Amino acid sequence: MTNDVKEIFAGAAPPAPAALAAKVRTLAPSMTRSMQLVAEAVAGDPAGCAALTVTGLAELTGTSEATVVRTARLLGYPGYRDLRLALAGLAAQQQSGRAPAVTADIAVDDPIADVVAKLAYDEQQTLADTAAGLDTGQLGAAVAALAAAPRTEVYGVAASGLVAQDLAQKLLRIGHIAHAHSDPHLAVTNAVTLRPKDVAIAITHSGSTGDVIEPLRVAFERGATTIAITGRPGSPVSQYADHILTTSTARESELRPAAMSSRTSQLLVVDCLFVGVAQRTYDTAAPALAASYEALAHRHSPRGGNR
Amino acid sequence: MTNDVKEIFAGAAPPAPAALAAKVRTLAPSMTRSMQLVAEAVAGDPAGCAALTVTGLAELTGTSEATVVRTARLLGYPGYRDLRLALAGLAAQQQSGRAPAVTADIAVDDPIADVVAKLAYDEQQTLADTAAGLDTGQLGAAVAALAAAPRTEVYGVAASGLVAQDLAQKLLRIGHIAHAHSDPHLAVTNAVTLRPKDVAIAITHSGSTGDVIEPLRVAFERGATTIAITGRPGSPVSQYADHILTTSTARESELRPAAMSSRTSQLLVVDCLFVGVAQRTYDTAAPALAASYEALAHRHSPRGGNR
DNA sequence: GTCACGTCTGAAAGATATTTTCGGACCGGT
DNA sequence: ACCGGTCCGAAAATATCTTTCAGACGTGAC
Repeated sequence: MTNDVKEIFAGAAPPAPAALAAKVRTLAPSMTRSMQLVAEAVAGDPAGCAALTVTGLAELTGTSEATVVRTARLLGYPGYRDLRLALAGLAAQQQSGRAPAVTADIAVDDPIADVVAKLAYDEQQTLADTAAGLDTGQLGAAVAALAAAPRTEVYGVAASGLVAQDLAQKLLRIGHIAHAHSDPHLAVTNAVTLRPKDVAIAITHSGSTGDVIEPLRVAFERGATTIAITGRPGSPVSQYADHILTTSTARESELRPAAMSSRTSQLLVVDCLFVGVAQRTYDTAAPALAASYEALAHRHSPRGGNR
Repeated sequence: MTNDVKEIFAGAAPPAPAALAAKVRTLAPSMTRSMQLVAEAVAGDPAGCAALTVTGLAELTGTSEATVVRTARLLGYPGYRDLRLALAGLAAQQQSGRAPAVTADIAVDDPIADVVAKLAYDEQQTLADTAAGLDTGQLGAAVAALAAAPRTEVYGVAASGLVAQDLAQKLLRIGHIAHAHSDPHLAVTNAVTLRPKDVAIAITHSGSTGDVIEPLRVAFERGATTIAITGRPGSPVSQYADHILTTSTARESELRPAAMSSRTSQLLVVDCLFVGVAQRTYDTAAPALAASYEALAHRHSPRGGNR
């Protein structure tokens, strides 16, 4: 009786995860000719078969629906529907398996989809590197200094200038007095007015951007607490920094300037500083955040959504 | 009309592989109450839901079959059957290897090391979601428009304003005429001067920031090509956008405002635009990049390194 | 407060897909 | 060639998915 075979395998084989190809090989001898056709098709192209209905697969293999269902049963599934589900899972796994192939550089003729994948991958890598390389001791000290500071000034030019503004914006939102400067002259004149307990932060990837080092030096000499966010811990800027936060440096290429990954890295550091300060000053930070949110509500259409 | 929304999303969303959780978050605001129930169930337990029939899922969520199908459609699938297949794939992926989520929220008393880890993880997640959810067709079209544009204007306020500046800075470095505007009045007066073939880009997470929509509308009416970078594809800003680039929306908490992950997401999109344009205009972009690098060299100390 | 309007929702009808049934085709042994 | 058995596929039966439609609900206007 056919039933014997069915029952034996149904008992021995639960829904079956990914070992489908193996099972097909194992069971092939006990299959009839048409069933082998179906099993072969399924093992050969899981993704493609997952997209087919019973009828479709039957036609593809030149058999009938009944045979397809019988094959599914033999492979240990209650019916074709479940085989199909397993197939979809298998396909997804295979797909994600060959993801790490994106480590290559971005080329001039890469299709746009590759560009997206590579950029995303690189930035993820940068984040992981930065998090791993960040000195939590230095970070903690920096946060403590910020939380206690009456006033904070952030210096950065070009891409780092945007990061500086980002930090200042965030700190302002939790009621901290903070400003960003990208004009070197104004930055220096501003630094002169700093006093002990105030905090000055310099953001520079290379660590040797004179326009940013200069105001930090002035702040340092005025007795303010100074923090450097840089990718080169031993670079000139660190001379004048009480605390040094290191950002990571990713590979760069012609189409992917250094500014890109250093920015990602810097932003993570800046976010950590922000959250740290928000934690330490939670009682004032939380209401301030809520208030700033409220205040901006009317700037958006009454119904933010699209319904 | 409900149909409009449906069609927009159906067009913008291909079968979608693993970015389901992200898509649920992105589209949740545009969903009705019962649809949200379904979406939540699906995002919460892909494996479990994959095992259910339409009727089963309808009962589980206390809704009707019709609603389940509607939700599947909104998420970009032709029907429930396909959603179920995708769910099975997702479940398989989660199962194999990749740890699902350290998704714990950041708490007030988290030690600083945890803050770093959680922020880094969240931002990585945001990047992955954004990359998965980005419509390469729209992106390609946007790149083509940019590459051919005599002039590009970027509008964004607050955190998005920094992203706008980032994009403008980058484009300028490869010899593209681009400017960022965060002053709404100046932005509008600027938009008025745009002409066909010029490109205007609006960056707004909510998609309903009036100060950014207004200049885009003006640009749109002047015949310029308009691009919206937003987390809400169906929001008001998309009315005036020729191309819509969707950023992902991450969970947010009190200590982790939405601005943080939306910024990460927006920056990835902006980087993709930049690299895309650089590819298309390689002959002029490459020398321009090299030249800008040269020009800045003297601004750094003679020996940039750290020894 | 009441009414009109548009949206959301689920029940049931309608369409597809899957499973089962059943009779014929094929194969090897006698 | 005949017989017993297995294998196979067409079509019926069932389950599942999709669409339609009318009532329920909330919202804004008067």
